[in-house]
Amino acid sequence: MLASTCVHPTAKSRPSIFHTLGSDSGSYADRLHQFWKQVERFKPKSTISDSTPRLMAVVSGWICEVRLLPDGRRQIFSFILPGDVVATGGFTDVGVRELLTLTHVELADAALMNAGVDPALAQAAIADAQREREQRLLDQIVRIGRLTAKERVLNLLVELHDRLDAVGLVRNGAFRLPVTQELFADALGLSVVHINRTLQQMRREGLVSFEAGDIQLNKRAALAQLAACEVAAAET
Amino acid sequence: MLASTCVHPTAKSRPSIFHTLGSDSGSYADRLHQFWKQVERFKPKSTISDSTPRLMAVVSGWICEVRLLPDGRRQIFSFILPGDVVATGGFTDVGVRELLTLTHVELADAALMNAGVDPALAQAAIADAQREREQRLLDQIVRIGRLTAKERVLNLLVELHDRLDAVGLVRNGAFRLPVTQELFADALGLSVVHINRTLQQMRREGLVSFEAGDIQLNKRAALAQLAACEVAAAET
DNA sequence: CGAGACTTTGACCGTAGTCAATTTATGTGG
DNA sequence: CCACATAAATTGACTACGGTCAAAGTCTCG
Repeated sequence: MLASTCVHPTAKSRPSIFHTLGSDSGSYADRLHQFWKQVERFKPKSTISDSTPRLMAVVSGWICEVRLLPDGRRQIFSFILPGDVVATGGFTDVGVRELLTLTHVELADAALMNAGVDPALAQAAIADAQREREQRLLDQIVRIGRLTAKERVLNLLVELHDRLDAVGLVRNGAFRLPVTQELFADALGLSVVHINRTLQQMRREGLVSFEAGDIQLNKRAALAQLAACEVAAAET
Repeated sequence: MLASTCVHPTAKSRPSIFHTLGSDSGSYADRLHQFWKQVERFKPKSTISDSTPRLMAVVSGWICEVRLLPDGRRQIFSFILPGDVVATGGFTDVGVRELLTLTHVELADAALMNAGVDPALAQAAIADAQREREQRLLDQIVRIGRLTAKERVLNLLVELHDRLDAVGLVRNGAFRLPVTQELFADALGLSVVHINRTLQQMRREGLVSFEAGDIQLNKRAALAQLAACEVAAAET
């Protein structure tokens, strides 16, 4: 029911990325070319392990941060979407946190993207990203710590919707969700079976609809459910 | 069963703090005096709300980061112990994250503490603290996302033990735990009742013992249980 | 000593997990 | 383009971990 195919964003879907490209030096075409030449690409279901810790910006595709327990249990910390900045390397090899691609992924060195930008600004952007990331981790803790199964699913879907919306990846309230129900289960601390039943129920209640691998959040009635949480703004 | 009284650390209990005081300028007594004059004190069960965001070092006492849901549910993100650095203000007022003192608490401006220290070093120390904090948030996610009740309790107790041990607050494997079972429940995403039953069971099994408000982890047999997690090093 | 906070216990309930089988994509090679 | 192999989604039957409710017992402290 949830799509498992890969995101293949069109040019239109990367506005936030290019906004961060400075516009003051060299021809735009030159810089664009330079940029695309240095983009790193990953296949779906591959692990991103960078020996040298770097800050990378996600140009396209989905990644998730995951930890595998010795007995096979798995916990997903967060989903990383186009426009996000992610720190590769460092952690990765300790078996503490892995970066797992869910689709084809394109990464660009964040430093490169900030070339020509006021260093102070770049610094501020990084700091901002860090703060948002922390905020998301806290949300995740509340989600799995204090919300019911249904609330968890809705809450996460709303978060993903809003984040994708911010980078223009939502069309008519629908977005591509390259996440299997098993992944969802591991993100929300639930079992696949229960995720499935919860989704079915939500579909029957008209809260969400599925279509050709896309998911759509209907009404912000969903948000009522989520009043339990702190989701404040956002519209559909 | 868990202690509810306040920690009142002796001078001996603050080694890590003073290590960060530079030792190259002014008389030590002067600096010490200066330092203590600017320490901010908080009562137990008070909220630390700083209008101006600052990095503060915990000199003594316990704090927890908490979020309150509209319907009364509560989630504790982390416990902040002596020697830790915490960012006050900023978040605090949004209702997104509160800093709640569990005991009498003494805070010192981290900037002040780093006076006379190589700025680069200070910077590195902050970065380190950030990384550790993030690591702890990830551990917390795994805990409430994928561990059983018993595992959660043991895992958190081991984390607290090891962190307190690192700053010299563990004596003979025992440490003061100024956390009510209700707080514990809210940290681990469980109910008070179940926390109580789990603790009792662990006591009966000889994994932990309680004495005069202190808790003691017996054997690292506990760790066997925790193999499920990533707790690697540490000894008793 | 009394009030309030915290802990403990029992009885019962329900959300979510487990196991296992079936159905439905998705994808690959011939 | 079809047959088969594999991954993913679905469903049912049953279980159990942990929650809820309510009452009683302890501890602290003014």
